[in-house]
Amino acid sequence: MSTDALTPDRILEATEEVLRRYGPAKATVVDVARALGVSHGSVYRHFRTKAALREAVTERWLERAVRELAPFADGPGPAAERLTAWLSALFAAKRRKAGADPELFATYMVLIGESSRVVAEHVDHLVGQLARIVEDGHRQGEFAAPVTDATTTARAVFDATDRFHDPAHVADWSEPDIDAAFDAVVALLLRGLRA
Amino acid sequence: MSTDALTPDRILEATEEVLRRYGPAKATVVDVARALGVSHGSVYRHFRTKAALREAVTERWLERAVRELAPFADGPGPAAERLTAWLSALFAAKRRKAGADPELFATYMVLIGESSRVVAEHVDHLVGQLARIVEDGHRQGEFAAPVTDATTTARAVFDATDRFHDPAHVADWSEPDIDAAFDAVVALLLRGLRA
DNA sequence: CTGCTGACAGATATTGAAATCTGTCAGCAG
DNA sequence: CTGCTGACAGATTTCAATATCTGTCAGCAG
Repeated sequence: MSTDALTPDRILEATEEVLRRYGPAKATVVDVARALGVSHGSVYRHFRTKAALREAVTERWLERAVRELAPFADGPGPAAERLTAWLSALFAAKRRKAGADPELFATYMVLIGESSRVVAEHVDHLVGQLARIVEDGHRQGEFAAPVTDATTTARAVFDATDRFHDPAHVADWSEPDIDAAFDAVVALLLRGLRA
Repeated sequence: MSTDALTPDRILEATEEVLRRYGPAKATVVDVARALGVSHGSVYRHFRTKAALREAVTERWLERAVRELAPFADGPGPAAERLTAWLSALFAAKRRKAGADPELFATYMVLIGESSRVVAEHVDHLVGQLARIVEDGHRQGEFAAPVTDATTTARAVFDATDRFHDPAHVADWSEPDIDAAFDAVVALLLRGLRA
């Protein structure tokens, strides 16, 4: 295994594994190097700081999440249905990840708190996907004439559903009424878009 | 000062002062007793545990916040304007408190995290105020015929504006675009209500 | 009798010395 | 020449001894 060249990708893989095993507080660069069978100096050859390494891991993770959602944004069908499906998929994915492995989810919550730049870009990507749906809705006459540009509207939809995708609200996602609350918010937003 | 009878109110006052001075991590029951010039055993005569004492402080603080908003819920005028005014007042009050004394705000964020029951009741009160506005809107024909009961709709409005009143998002409130984001969400919600 | 005190046991927090980690770099191996 | 190593300085974390706090209660003062 350690006969292969030491690439950024191999380091990121090892870093994810170390984070999964030890958590964000205990995971060290030395651990990552040990997992790869190299000295920690070699890791610093590919990532200037520990923060940069963790940021890269976060970026990869968020990119995967964005890719999972793309089909819902670009698929066929009426914009309202795609919007509902996209928001539901986002909510479901977050809940699934939080529920399946709470410790790993908590780990990524810590990483997310560390790299605001990467998170802001991630949010921009998601809002971009939403904006494509909103634009289609306008074009097909399904949504009322735009009162602002699609990105602003998309951002409003994203903000309004914050409670259902922001990891800060993870504790709320296991409450019994949460699905009803989600449906009520989405219904209200759709009425606003169609108005 | 210490010749007066030791009442729950005096203890709460002293506890707020101690919390303000030392913060939530360092404030002890012994500190509160010292501020009152009594032994800490006397404090336990009025509050069974330290948690109960802190919860009572939180409750008082949240009650004050609810009272500040009541005029906007019960005032005259069109429901849409009252709704906007109420939401703006809530957002403005939160931002003002967070900005004026970040440490005290952080203190109350910690307390809020400790007493979920009290917070749930607080949210119910706020949603109740919103529901009164929504009901008026329906009655006056300003809002479309109700699709669910007013409380559900009010809760959806509250949830959708979460980013602008939940202390978890305090860091966002100083971003330059936050007012535009708030206006966009409120506008979208109002269109949904009128639809 | 009523309300407060202060000592106490167990739980929690603080502290500072020792261990570990981060980030650098001179030098070695292939 | 290229990529890796391992020793190093300063920063951060750990750990266990020490101190403080929480919650109780027998007893005292008015």
